[in-house]
Amino acid sequence: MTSKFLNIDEEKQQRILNAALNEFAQKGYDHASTNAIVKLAGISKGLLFHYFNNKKELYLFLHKHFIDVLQNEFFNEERFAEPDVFERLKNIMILKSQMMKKYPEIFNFFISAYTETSSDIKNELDDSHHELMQSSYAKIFENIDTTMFKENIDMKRAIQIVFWTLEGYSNQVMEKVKHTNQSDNDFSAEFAEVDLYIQMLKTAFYQ
Amino acid sequence: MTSKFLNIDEEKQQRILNAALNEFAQKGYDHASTNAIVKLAGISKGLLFHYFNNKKELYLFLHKHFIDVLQNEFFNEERFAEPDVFERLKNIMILKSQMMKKYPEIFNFFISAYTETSSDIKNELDDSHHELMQSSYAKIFENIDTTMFKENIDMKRAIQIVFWTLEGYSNQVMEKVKHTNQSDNDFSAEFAEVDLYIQMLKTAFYQ
DNA sequence: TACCCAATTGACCAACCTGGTCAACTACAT
DNA sequence: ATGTAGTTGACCAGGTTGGTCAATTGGGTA
Repeated sequence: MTSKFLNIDEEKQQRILNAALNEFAQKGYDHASTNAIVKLAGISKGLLFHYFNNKKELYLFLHKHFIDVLQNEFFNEERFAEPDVFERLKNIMILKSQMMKKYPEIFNFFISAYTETSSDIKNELDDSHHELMQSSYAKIFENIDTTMFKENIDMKRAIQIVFWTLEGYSNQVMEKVKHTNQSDNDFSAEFAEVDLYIQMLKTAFYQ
Repeated sequence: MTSKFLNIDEEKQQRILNAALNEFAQKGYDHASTNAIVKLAGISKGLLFHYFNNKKELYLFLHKHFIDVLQNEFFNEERFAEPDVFERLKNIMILKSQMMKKYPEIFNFFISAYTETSSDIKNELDDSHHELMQSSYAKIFENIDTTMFKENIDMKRAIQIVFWTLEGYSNQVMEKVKHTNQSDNDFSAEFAEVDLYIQMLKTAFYQ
């Protein structure tokens, strides 16, 4: 029962959510400390456990909440409407990179939720995470222009490998950016290479 | 001073090293437990601290040791001799995947050493890890056949992006394999796609 | 056999941290 | 002045941590 939490004023909610997000993202579920969370949020221990019955309830609430945040911001992007599938893939990767830059803690949170093996929590995370992946994958194939492909090309397979290589590449870029320059936000330099790559693929796959 | 440790019989050394490797790989430095290590290794607490003065000394010894293991097995591969740079890149990625499959704990260990931020250990890890990366990167460009490239192509840049995309792709593959089928070892199916990719790149970049 | 010394044990330690509780206090509306 | 909802933080028992050290074992030597 989190109804008590939902009735307090927005600013305090945000403060608590962000504090918990940061702690869980950094340490994972098991090693995150509720003491650290209340300290960061600037509230007392008792109050946190007044809003949430226990640590697990807090975590699950967070998980659901930030899935929603991502869904709303990510999927309402016009970039998913681009008819050319390769261009669309490129756009999605750029979008993802921008989101990772904007909300690094959220991504860390989900990664740790996915990586963390030692806790009973994992089973309780409903399929929402998996669902998020599935629906993003489905969106890639939604209303694409298939007339351009050479007839002898296995389209799905081609798109899939391009998706994977691009995802891999963007991960490399993010990793690089994370450890070096933290100020820039557009990645235009990094993704210039991708443009070349995309053009190349088109000439290879399109008739 | 680890001289005591180096004088005991090989089998016991291995047992201790592997126990420590597993624990550190799984939990990272901070949360790894020396109790768990001695239990896993089948020795007493006192003995471990007879060989190593403290936890940190054990960890640093491990780090050095497994860097050596990787160096010896990885770099003595004839795959680095392949003259065609794209084929070489493919070979290296396959090699890396095979190594990750063969020694998952070692890779987890290094990843956790690189990721773990909260400890004073990180600073003490000499540049050996970074060095390993550098030398593997240098080996890619060693004695490659440059005559094939079109004149107007920025060769280094081209190789670099291919390297990154391939690395990204192989990471995706490993991630997939890790979470599904744990028995197979050759990845031939997964890397068939890469062959197509490599051929495509050659026609694009070579004259 | 008696002795020595190195290898090995594991009970023990103080320090610390954990999630969670609850009696008490505050602020504010009636 | 009274009631009530919001909020505090000292406190708890349980657990884990890295590290110590007196005691035991076992094999070699004389």
